[in-house]
Amino acid sequence: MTKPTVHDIAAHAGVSLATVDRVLNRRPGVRSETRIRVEEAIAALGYVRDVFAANLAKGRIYRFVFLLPGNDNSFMRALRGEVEAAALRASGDRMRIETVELPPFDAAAQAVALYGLLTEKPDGVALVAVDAPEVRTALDALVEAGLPVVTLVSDLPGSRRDHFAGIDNHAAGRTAASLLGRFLGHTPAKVAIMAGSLLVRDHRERAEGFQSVMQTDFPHLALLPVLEGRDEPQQVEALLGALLAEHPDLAGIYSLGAGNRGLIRALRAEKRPVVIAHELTATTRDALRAGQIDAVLNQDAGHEVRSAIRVLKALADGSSVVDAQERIRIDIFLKDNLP
Amino acid sequence: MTKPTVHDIAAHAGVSLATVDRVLNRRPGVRSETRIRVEEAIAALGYVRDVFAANLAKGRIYRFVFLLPGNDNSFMRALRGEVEAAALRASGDRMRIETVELPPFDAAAQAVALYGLLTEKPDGVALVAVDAPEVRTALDALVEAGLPVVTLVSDLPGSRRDHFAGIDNHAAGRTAASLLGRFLGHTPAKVAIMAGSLLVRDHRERAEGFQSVMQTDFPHLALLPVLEGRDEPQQVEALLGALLAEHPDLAGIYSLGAGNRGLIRALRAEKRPVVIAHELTATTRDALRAGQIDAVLNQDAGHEVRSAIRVLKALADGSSVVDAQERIRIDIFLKDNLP
DNA sequence: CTGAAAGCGCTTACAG
DNA sequence: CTGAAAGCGCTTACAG
Repeated sequence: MTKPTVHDIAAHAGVSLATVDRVLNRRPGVRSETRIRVEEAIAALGYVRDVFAANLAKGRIYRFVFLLPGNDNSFMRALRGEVEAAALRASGDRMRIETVELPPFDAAAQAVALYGLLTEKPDGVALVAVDAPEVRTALDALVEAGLPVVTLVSDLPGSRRDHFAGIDNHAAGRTAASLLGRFLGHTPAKVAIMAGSLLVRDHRERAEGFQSVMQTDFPHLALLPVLEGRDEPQQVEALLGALLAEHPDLAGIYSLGAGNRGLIRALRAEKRPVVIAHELTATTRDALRAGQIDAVLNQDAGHEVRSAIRVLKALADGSSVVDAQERIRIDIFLKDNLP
Repeated sequence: MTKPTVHDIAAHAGVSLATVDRVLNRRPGVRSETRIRVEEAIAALGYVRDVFAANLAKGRIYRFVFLLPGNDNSFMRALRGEVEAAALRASGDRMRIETVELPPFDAAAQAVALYGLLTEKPDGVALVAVDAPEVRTALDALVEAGLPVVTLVSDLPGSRRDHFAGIDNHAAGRTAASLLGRFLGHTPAKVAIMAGSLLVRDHRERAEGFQSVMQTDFPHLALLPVLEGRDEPQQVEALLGALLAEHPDLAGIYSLGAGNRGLIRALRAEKRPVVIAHELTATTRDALRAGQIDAVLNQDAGHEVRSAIRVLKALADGSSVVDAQERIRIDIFLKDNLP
């Protein structure tokens, strides 16, 4: 009735604790006959090991490394803050979490950092992946070496990473299109897309998702060419200012990157277009309240970080995860459901 | 550099482990002089106790009881399923989770069950609260006796429960109004509200939130009197059928309770009103895909259950929770971001 | 009021 | 190839 322990298995199989342990941990040096006897006992008693007690005995402390870009925008700052906060809590759970800050969008730097971890051998690695072949190669080398690797926020499809902790950016773009289309109604009108850079995978995916739903569901809305504001408020403001001068009748804007401070500044009070933006920051939150932005799609940095850690831990000690718990949602915020 | 343990404290304070333990656990029988010496050592070394090692030594198994209504609708079935699933995983974390199924909407039965727990003394209780004075009194008696109590899905304001694991239903109603108002545009039109029962707190709050935003933001939309379908498909279908016969020009429906199968049946293909419903079930998901429902507001039963358990555990061993992690979001699903 | 010793479930040298 | 003993960080009788 009470949970069986290693002692029960040892007794049942007629061996010592050490032998049970060897079988449990698939270590060599056990006659196959003995091994089988122990395995039968494990099965017969329905033994399931107490991972924590094991870690306590091992004196094991999980060491996880987060490779984070040093971008100076609200979202990345928040992400780094969440990793920081998790690191503080982590010590209680026998985990040590280290952060390495890398120059943003720098594939070479990220690849070098990954290769460095190959010798450092932490218990797991999380990274905001830069979408480049050398990163893919370096990442695969880590996985090959048996290191658990999780991509965070930005995925690296085609690589062998174990898990992606982030949102489905195609779905985000489609959702933005659906909302914008519904908000705009049936009159023909013009819609603009402001991206950070289409060289970045998540931005590209959002744009694609948005365009595909616009074409199929809202053919009466005309899409202007995608603008790239580099996630910089200044550039966003300049580009949008020019666009509004050219198309004073612009009816909708999908801002799928950062730099929304510039967007707000470019909008004039009269004849405001419907705006859908990404990431709940101080700027977008205020704009939502003030009615300058109509909806914000958000990924919760805290969820993403905690999920990445849970998954790394599970990978490190071979336990399983609750899939539903690790699915990162696209939050939709209107002024009415702000947290 | 390494984390200090009880041994370090004992050495630093010049006492035995037993004494350190007594101070750590605020047990009596320590001279105040000694106690102070130990406390100083704890502070000086920055000791923080390893909760798991402590539980291992204590042989402690947390016992949590979930009081759940036996309602036969998709959401409550899913909720019970999630508790079940969590119970299976729980044994690995030294927790035992028991479920007690109660007749739905039965305040007396719930109060009796709560008083029963007063003598059973589990380590924590979670309940889908029935909004009635006798439940409040019983719940407060448990809290008074030192039992951690968490309300789940349906809160009991004015009670002394430690935590509520559920969504803000006012905000949900406001959000529904905002979406529906935006989807309907500027032409004057009629809108209906279908509730389960206004005697249930969450339904009442959703209706209130919806009405308030409708009045202030969309005065051109006329609200018809609230219908109460008792969360029964049959009743919902009948009521809605009659309503549509009377108001063939009905433009929008906010279905804030259950029984949406009936709603789908009542809708005719031609001249479909815009519909916003609650809870992502097989029915609402299909209807969303088919374009019969335009948006679904959802509370994630899995999140709610896992959150309730985390909070109960934290309350039971006096540790702290990550507030942001325990805030239950209102998910908004369009056909484009279905999980 | 205080401490020495055994034990929770597991692992790890070390001997044999 | 196998086992006895000590130990991870904490708690709990039991003695004194």
